[in-house]
Amino acid sequence: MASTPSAGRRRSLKVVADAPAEPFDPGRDHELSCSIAGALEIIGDRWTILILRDAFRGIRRFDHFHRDLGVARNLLADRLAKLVEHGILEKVPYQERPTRYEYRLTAKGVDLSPSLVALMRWGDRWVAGEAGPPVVLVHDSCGRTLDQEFICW
Amino acid sequence: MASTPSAGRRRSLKVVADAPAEPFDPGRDHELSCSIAGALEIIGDRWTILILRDAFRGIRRFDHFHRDLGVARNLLADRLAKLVEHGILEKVPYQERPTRYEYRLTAKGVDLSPSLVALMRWGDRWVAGEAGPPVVLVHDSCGRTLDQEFICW
DNA sequence: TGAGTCAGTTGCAATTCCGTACTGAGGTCG
DNA sequence: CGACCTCAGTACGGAATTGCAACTGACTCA
Repeated sequence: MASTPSAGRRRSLKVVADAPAEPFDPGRDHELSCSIAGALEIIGDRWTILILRDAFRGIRRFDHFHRDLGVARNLLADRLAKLVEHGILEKVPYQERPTRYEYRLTAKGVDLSPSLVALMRWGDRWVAGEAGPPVVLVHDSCGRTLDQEFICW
Repeated sequence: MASTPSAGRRRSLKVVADAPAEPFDPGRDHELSCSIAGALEIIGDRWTILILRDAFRGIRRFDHFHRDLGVARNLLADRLAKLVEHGILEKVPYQERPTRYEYRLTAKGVDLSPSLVALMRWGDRWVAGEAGPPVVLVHDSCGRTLDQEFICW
């Protein structure tokens, strides 16, 4: 599986799935990765992650989400409300009469960026068409490309 | 949002959502993050990611997935078939008469680990109950805890 | 022979999703 | 003033997905 241990801190993560046999013990460590289940309970449906992707791209208004995603309006309203309820987005008024709100990422929402980026990078590597990755992360302060890795201090 | 720019290579990622105004131009860069949409098309349903989580935990057999997740058997069969079809899992015979197969992660599947880890870490930080993160990554070769960050070479 | 294991498949009810249409508050043009 | 437009949702019925329970089938073990 590749590895090519490039410079510095990069290391391969041992994957449990490569371990031998192992008898199944239901409930053994059922809690093991339940943070994943917890996260999926909030963002694990067909549209929510796409909505967040758009939020990271700077989209903030109901109609913009709607036009960009083509999602049904009732679903969009529902998903946005759930994201607000979970503190991932917040409603901020941007005009009066009629009061209109836009949806902005909170700290909790912004903190989802590594997940989105990881997903995007996987998509780039394995499902993207030709012509290379559609997006390259650029380091804000030095202009070079950013990478995402496991690191060991 | 915290940040505490700890040692070395860690940097904050500029989040587009903090940029000013920006008129909406539908289709502007509709391709922008479509690797995410592509990835979600494959793994973006309620069960698939949980199945993969279990796969990373070492689960390989149909009944083990079924018992651990409580997912309906028909859905499990369907999701496993789709994962095999997309080359994320592969069926490997582990006995003859009757020939039984187990589902193992391929390279493409293993490469999803950063996404799973990012999701788990977000869940740890924001939705985990008390008592801290249920899982800590440990570096296989040195025993210290692993981290996942954006790095700039 | 009879019970148990493992990997599914089938059928049906319940849930959720989606598209279209509608509401409602307020602007803008002539 | 009145017709039309924008924006942010609601309401509703049909379509797709899900969940549950039961069934098949190939084999093993006692």
